[in-house]
Amino acid sequence: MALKKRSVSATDRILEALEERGYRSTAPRRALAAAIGGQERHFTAEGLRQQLPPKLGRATVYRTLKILVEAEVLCRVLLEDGDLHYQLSHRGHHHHLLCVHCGSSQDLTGCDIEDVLVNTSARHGFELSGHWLEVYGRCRECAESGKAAA
Amino acid sequence: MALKKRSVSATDRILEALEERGYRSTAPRRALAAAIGGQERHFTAEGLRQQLPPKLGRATVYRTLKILVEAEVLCRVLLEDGDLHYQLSHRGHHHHLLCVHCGSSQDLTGCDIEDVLVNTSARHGFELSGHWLEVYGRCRECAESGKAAA
DNA sequence: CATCAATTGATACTGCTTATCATTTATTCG
DNA sequence: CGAATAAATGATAAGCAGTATCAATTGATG
Repeated sequence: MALKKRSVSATDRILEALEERGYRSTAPRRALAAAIGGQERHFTAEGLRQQLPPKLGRATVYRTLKILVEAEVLCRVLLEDGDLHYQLSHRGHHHHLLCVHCGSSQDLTGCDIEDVLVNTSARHGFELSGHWLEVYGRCRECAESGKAAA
Repeated sequence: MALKKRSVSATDRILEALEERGYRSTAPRRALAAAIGGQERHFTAEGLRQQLPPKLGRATVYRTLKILVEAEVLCRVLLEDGDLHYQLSHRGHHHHLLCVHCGSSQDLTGCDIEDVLVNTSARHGFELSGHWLEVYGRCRECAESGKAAA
C-alpha cells in the first residue's frame, strides 16, 4: 500500500528534532512522537489527540505540533475543504499531490514549478518571496481501481 | 496607486450577478454590494461587516459572500498567515500575486503553471482534479520604493 | 394591498485554536 | 541523592470564524 521505508523511524526523528532544539524529553512528547510516527496519512490535531490518552491535554498537542512544524519535521497540508492537516515532512520546500479519494499524498519535488513561478512573477515586476501550492486529484492506485467508482 | 478602471462598477456587477441568479434585491444586499464595490484590496468577512451598519447581521454577510463566491464574482484569497480574504474576481480560474507589503494583488493569468502541473502530476501517475496556488512577494511599486524599508 | 416565499438578524452553537495559571516534572547543581 | 528552578503540562476558559435556528420582516407578484 505504498508505505514508505525509513532508515530512521519517524518517531526518532521527531524526538531528535526536539532535543536538538533544546526541548525537554517528557512523557507527553514521547507519546506524541510515537503517535505521529505511526500515522500513515496526513492527520488533524484533533484526530491525533483521539489516539492519545485523554489525559494528554489539547494544549500540549497543539503546542507540540507547532514546534514540529517550525522544526520542519511536520508540514501543514491544506485539504480541498479547507481542513488543516499535518504530515511528516521531508526536508526542504515541496508541494503535495493529495489524493482526494484515499487521502494519501505524494511529495512533488524536482518539478519546474518554482522556475515557472519566478519567471511569470518577474514578468509582472513581482519580487517573489514565497508561495503555497496544493494539488488535488487521484493517485495512481485510485485512478486505476476507481474507474467505475465515484 | 494601480487602481483598476472598470467600465461597469463592481457594485453593479455584484447586483447583476445576484439578479441573474434569481436572488431578491434587498437593502442588506445592496449595502453589501456597495461596500464590496468600495474595497480596493482583498478583505475579510469581519472587516467588511465593520464597514456596514451594525444592524446588518453576521449571517447575512457570510451568506452573501458565499453566494458571490459561487457566482464567481468574488474569489477567496488565502494569506500567508492563513487568513481567508475575499476579493473581486475576474472570471475564470486564476491565481494571485499577493503583495505582502501593501496588500495589493494581481491576477496571474496566461501562465504555464497549469501545464506544468498537469505534466508533473502525470509523471507521478496522478490524475489532477484541482489545485490551489497563492504567490507571495512584493509588487513592483513596493519592490522599488522599498529597497531601504524592511 | 394582500399573499407568500425569500430573506433577515438575534441568538446560540460548533470546531478549532490559543491564553491562563496552578500544578507537575525534568534537569541542574550542591 | 535530594533540593532548587525553570520548563512543561493540562484543566479550564476564552477567542474567533463560520454555521444553524427560527421568529419576524420584507420583497415580488398579482
